[in-house]
Amino acid sequence: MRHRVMPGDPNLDQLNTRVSRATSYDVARLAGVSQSAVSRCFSQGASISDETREKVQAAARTLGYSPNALARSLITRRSGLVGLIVTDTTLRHSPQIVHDLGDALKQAQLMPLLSALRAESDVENALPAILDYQPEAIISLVTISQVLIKDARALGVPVVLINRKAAHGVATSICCDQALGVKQLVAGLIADGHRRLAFIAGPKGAPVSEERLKGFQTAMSSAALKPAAVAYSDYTYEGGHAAALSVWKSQKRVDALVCANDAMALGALDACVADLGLGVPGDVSVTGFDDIAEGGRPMRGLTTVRQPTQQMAALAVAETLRLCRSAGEQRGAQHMIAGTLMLRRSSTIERG
Amino acid sequence: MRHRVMPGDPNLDQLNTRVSRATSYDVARLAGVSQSAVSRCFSQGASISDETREKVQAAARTLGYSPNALARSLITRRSGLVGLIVTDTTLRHSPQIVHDLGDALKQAQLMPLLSALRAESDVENALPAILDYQPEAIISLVTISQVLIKDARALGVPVVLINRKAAHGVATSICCDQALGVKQLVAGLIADGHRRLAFIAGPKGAPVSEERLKGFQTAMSSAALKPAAVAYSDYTYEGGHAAALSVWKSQKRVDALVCANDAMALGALDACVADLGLGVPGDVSVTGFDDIAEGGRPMRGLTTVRQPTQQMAALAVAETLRLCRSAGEQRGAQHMIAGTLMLRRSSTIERG
DNA sequence: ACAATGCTTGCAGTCGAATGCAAAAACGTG
DNA sequence: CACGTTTTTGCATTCGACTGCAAGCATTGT
Repeated sequence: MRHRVMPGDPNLDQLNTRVSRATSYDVARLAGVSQSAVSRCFSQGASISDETREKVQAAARTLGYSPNALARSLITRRSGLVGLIVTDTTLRHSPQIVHDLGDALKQAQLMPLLSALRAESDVENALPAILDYQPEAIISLVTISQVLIKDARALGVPVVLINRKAAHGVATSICCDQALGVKQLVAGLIADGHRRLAFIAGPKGAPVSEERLKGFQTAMSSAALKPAAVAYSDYTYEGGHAAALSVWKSQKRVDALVCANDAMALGALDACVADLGLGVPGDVSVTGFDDIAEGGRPMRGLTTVRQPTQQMAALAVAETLRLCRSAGEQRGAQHMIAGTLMLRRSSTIERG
Repeated sequence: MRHRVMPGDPNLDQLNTRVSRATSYDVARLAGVSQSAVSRCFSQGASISDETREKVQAAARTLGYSPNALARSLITRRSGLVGLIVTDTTLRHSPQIVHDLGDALKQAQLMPLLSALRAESDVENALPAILDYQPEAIISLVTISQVLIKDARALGVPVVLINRKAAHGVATSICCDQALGVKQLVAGLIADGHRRLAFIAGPKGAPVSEERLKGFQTAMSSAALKPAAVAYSDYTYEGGHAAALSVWKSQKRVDALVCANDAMALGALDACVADLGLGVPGDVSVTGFDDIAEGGRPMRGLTTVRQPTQQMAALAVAETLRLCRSAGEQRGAQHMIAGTLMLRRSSTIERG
């Protein structure tokens, strides 16, 4: 017996035509076939004659029918959903990758279930809520603790991290080679005659900033130089501005400011030019990371590193699909993709 | 009979502990109660004794059980999902509102199902895919044709538009008052002695740009002035730059450039200062709209209008909830929220 | 002690679509 | 035309959780 509000139901005025959606049974009845036939008509490569297919399609069209993805997911055990976890930092500083991921997922016929966190630690609350929806995978631009990753994997949900590393191949990870990018910048600066380089980092413990700092340090030590200073800041323009001033106050001479991201680099650049009266790149070179639009303005000309977001997104989704197909037996690969140096006026680095 | 791969299954090596997730039946068996009891334990305000609740919770914890949201949605007819439709323009120029919406939805216990479009017209393909997942509502920052909105409503899915208007109360709509913001800017400029104002618009037909242009036009005509020029561009920095140059070339004198967004305003500003050697605001005032971070830099000081994104997001979600509760009988309200003038150095407008 | 009342509990049916199986239809061949 | 093959079709069951109903149990009042 089917319980549905039919047209003409007294307790419902005629404002909206239908209250509950048409089901495969409704379509079947109208087309004069069985429910199975309707189901087969909508599932790729099922055995169905052209004649019935057309009858079903016609009926479906008149009823405005489309299969209920929830019911389908329940029986097929494939939801077509992918949890996408980001922070407002991601959204603010690299919206591009979110969009590229959306694109790549769409091509793979997957729907992103978005979780936009205020702080990275919120993932602990957000992840279970996502997992309840039986996603086929999680793509995260946020650090996820090993325990949580294992929880997800125990439920058969693989995790793909972007710009975050996972210990011991627990999860697949796709990173822009942060350290390499900074190393290349530093090498360029040194080749260019700079010797007193300072680094302006993001918040202490921010994974990406730490990677970039590490790149700075190894590049310096492999050139037998000591960092002129390392200042921690907060990824913002204002923070970069303040950090540059404080570096200048404490140290006598600095001939290059290597910054962990573009926003801070721009703040530092303005501090040098406007507050300290220095010439850039004459007195000091400034470099950033990310290649945000603002740094690329002709007025700005910030030397930086661009992350290959589209490539990263495509790879992330490809890996996601691979993991879904192979039912969670994978060990979790680590991918590193080099960024592209964007050499501009804020430094005197020249293409080698 | 339950068909599950049990531990010890020969065709599966012992890499991962469990393949299929624990169900309420599994928990019931372990706790020695019925499946209904497990269900009741997880549904708010159901009749269950403390004793059974604890037994169930213990069993659930050891099995890592959490109710399957898909199965729950199927029977309760409430998916807890909300379709969120944006474009890359949104993501690039106002990521803030996406984040604010995510926040507001989380508070309302709703999950955003994200659709990030390349072009506004892609919504035609994207919407049906979203509707298959039985969302409780659609929140769109993209224009949706009346036909599509009616399709959604016929399926019982209300639509809430943000910064887009819907004809005849077909959908609820929440807009920052674009026209008002520009009118205030123009009024300020005129009060300040400007008489030859030009407008740099976004792409022809872009809804938000058209609203802002309309505000410009009415403000001008109510001051008995004629626009010195109206140039269409593409919302980008480069476009604004080019448009400013072309306005300058064609017209003799312009004393204010009112731009449809901040990116173009910054391009125009740089064109004036760097290419045309004009003083801003001495020779010409420049204004934008949106209040992006770049315009707020002390170096920049762009006069603009800030959209109250958090308030808009909160209202959008509140309206969404109202529509969900009332089972689609609403007519669709129109909300207008005024933005905040950010008066900075690029104009000589002073707080009235 | 018995009936009336209120909680808890389990049973069984339900949401909507997919699918193994066997029956039925269509097809091909001799 | 009969028979074996292949394709189509429908039946019935399944996915996992929710819920109306009635039975079970405990509590209370008289």
